[in-house]
Amino acid sequence: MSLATTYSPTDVEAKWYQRWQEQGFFKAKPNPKKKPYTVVIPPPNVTGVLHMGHMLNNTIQDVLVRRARMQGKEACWVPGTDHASIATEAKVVALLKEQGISKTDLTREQFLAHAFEWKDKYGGIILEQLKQLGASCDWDRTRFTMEPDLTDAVLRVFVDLYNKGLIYRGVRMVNWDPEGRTAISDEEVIAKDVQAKMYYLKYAVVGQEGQFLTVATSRPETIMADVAVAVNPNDPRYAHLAGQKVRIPLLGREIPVIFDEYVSMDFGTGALKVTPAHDLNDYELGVKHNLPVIDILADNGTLNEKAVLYVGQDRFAVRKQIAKDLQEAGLLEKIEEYASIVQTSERTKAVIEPKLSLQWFMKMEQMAKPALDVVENDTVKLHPPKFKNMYRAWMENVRDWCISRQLWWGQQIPAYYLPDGTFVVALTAEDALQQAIAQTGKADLQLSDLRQDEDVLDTWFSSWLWPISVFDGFKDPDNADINYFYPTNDLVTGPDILFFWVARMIMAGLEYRQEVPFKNVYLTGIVRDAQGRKMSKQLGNSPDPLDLIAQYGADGVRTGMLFSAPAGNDLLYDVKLVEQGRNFSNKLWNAFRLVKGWEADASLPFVNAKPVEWFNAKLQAAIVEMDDHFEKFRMSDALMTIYKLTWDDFCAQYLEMVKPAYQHPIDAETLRHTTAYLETLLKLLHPFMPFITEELWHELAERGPRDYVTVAPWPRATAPANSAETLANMDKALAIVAGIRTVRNQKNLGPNKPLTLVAKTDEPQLVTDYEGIIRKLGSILEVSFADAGPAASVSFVLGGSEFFIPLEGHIDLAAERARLEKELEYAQGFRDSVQKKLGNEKFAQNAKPEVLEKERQKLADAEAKIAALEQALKGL
RNA sequence: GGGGGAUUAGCUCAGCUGGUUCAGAGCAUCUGCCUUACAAGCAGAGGGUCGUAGGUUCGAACCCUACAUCCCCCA
Repeated sequence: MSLATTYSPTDVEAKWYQRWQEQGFFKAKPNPKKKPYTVVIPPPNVTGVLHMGHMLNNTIQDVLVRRARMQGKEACWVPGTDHASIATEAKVVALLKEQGISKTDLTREQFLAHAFEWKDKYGGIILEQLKQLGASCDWDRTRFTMEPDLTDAVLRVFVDLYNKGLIYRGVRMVNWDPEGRTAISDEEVIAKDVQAKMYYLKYAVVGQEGQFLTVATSRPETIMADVAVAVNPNDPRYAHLAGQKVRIPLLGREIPVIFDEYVSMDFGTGALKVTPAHDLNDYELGVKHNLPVIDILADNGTLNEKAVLYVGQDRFAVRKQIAKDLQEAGLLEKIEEYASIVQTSERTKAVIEPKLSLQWFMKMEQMAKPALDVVENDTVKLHPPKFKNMYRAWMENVRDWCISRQLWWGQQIPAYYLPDGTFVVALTAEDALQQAIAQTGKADLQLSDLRQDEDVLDTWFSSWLWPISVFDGFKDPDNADINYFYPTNDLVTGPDILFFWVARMIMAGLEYRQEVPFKNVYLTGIVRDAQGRKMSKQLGNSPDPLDLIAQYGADGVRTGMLFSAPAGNDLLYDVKLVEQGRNFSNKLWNAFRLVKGWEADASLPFVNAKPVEWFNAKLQAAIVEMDDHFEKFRMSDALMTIYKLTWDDFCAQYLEMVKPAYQHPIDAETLRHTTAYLETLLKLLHPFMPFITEELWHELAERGPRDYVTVAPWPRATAPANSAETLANMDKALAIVAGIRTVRNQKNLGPNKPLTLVAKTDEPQLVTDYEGIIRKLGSILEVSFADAGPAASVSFVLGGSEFFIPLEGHIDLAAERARLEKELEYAQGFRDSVQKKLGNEKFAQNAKPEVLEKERQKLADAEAKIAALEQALKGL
């Protein structure tokens, strides 16, 4: 045989991916004769590179899509990338900085030119990497969230929602990212636990020399923005301060003491400094008590001139310095350690500052309601369903979405300001002008009089339209693609963007198509390392996916990831998993080598009816099981089913049963069945291991020009007659084989030392029927029947039957007796417990008849076994 | 602080409405094998009082209560 004993994936994989593309197997177009099956990719960042999370996520999508394709559906997997406004802009800014260019030196147009140049050069690498994984996307449909058509969709939606009154502009407290110098939405903020300090500051009471009011704060650098100190009206400690003023330490400005039940008496000193510009709660308190707002922070997190002190210094530097200065001034009572949380930016990791600013918002309440309903009533199913609770909690407490970002990389907000300070919202500048003229009555307004809003929209404001916009459903709401492919079927993504993205897509789908965007949402876990740590650059614990593919093959990596990836559970990645995947490829390869090497001889009789019938029963049961697992999105279990069928049932059992002696031909019918089985296995394995199955598909037989396993029909289960009996009988036969092998192991006989078997059984027909298999797999020369075992022999009991292997010189009577006695004791104990159960009147009254019947059967079986064991002991 | 989930073999997990020979899988472990498809392999074996304590029931890994530990989301 010339085929190598180990499978080498590298050449094979590149070859088949190219052929598939040449054949156009991944291209989808509306086809009324077929059912559509649609998946839209969660678009990765355009500048991203493939990491382990993508590998898992896209493997799952590919498995679903490939299976659907084989099931004869018009499978459409739409790929694409996301412009990721804040992340990409940050990268471009950093890159320009390296070249000595500052963003502030550039115009918007110049900056965008740089950004696009960079995007064209490095963008989309990730899509090429997905091809190496085997992803069967329709690449002709590749979209980008900032391309003209998708931008058009974004602008249309903005204008529409504005006209419906769902988008508004207003001053609100927003999350300000001083690093990205932009507002971000609540969902982009991540709370982190930190060990912080609590500073106790002394505010002098005006007009009462030597009297101080002590205020505890974790942010002493904001005292310059204080406008009041608040205490609880029920707090006797401070009742005397009614109508008094206190002086801000260092600064000396006088501020009132106010009373509000909001203040907690047991936190800190019970006195709270009120800083409306830099804390949401303080802001609300300020509004209630009609207090001014003093904003002392600049956009980059330094103090501005309103602070008076420390102007131009960073807030954290000021915190350290002011503590020192307060100490020296005698105005710092003490500092305490204190466990706190800080809000950080999901993208830049910078500490967020609450900041009052003028931003655009989208009202969420009205849209959230129907989007919650469809999940509650399972129109959209979440897998696993535990995420339903999380989803509900979020949707019931949803807040308005801040959609404006102070960035350049993104869709510029289509709002146009007029000289009089009012604005209009329109799809184009020309439309805006018309509106402006109509609104003001000034016919002489020019385009140059209008100034477009400088801000761009949140990236998610384009992603939330993705399932519709990739099919041009906004520009052309009745086109053939959208009508056919929408709603999509399954969405595969991480739970971290359930609200960012999934919930909002549902809202957009219901708003613009009156239909949910997908029926199932499969939420993957996070890929962690073997110790359960997140993959991170600092730890260096994240393998390079492309290295893995090169080393283990894409098939090996794909199956490796899926071996341990139940939905919603984190996957603890271990190289052993990928090795297991690679080993499985190799197992399959060798099974193929064996079958391929057989010569058929048509003159030989068909001797393998039993194995052929048995494996068919196994195969059909496995197909049913796999379909069920797929139905429930249990991908790991579906893989495990076909893994065990292939490895254990096909290779370890079936092939060993039918394998002819070395260099002997095989009968033609057995070969025909075996080849057909192998083909079916290749089909069932294909979604998981597309490359090796395609390779073997073509190696196994001459194929027509379009005959690929990629488009082969998915096997349909047909229940064979007498399937249960076939399986049960073979189980008995294999138990006899296992008994023989156990004896070989115990007695240290090699696997090939010829032995004979004597059966004392009430099922002689079964033993006769399966004698060939028992002889072959057990290396048994001869099987005979007797009422008693030969003197010098080892025996084992199965059910009510006893089997003897004559072994002169290997018998240790005492040990045999001990072993049998132990078995007998166990069987008796079991029989007693069943008897007791059956003897219980209440059990007999309450148990269902089938349960009772089963218990009686158990008792009968146990008694037969006990009898056989007692006989065996007597025979010793 | 509010809400949710989890706790089953060394590890990762199944175990559907309580009852299939006193709880299963994969991996790992141990023993023996280079047996002519495959040592990336073959054959066999061991390993769990189902987090703890109560309760309901003829019967509990599964239902109820409390406690403990861990994780996630929100504040």
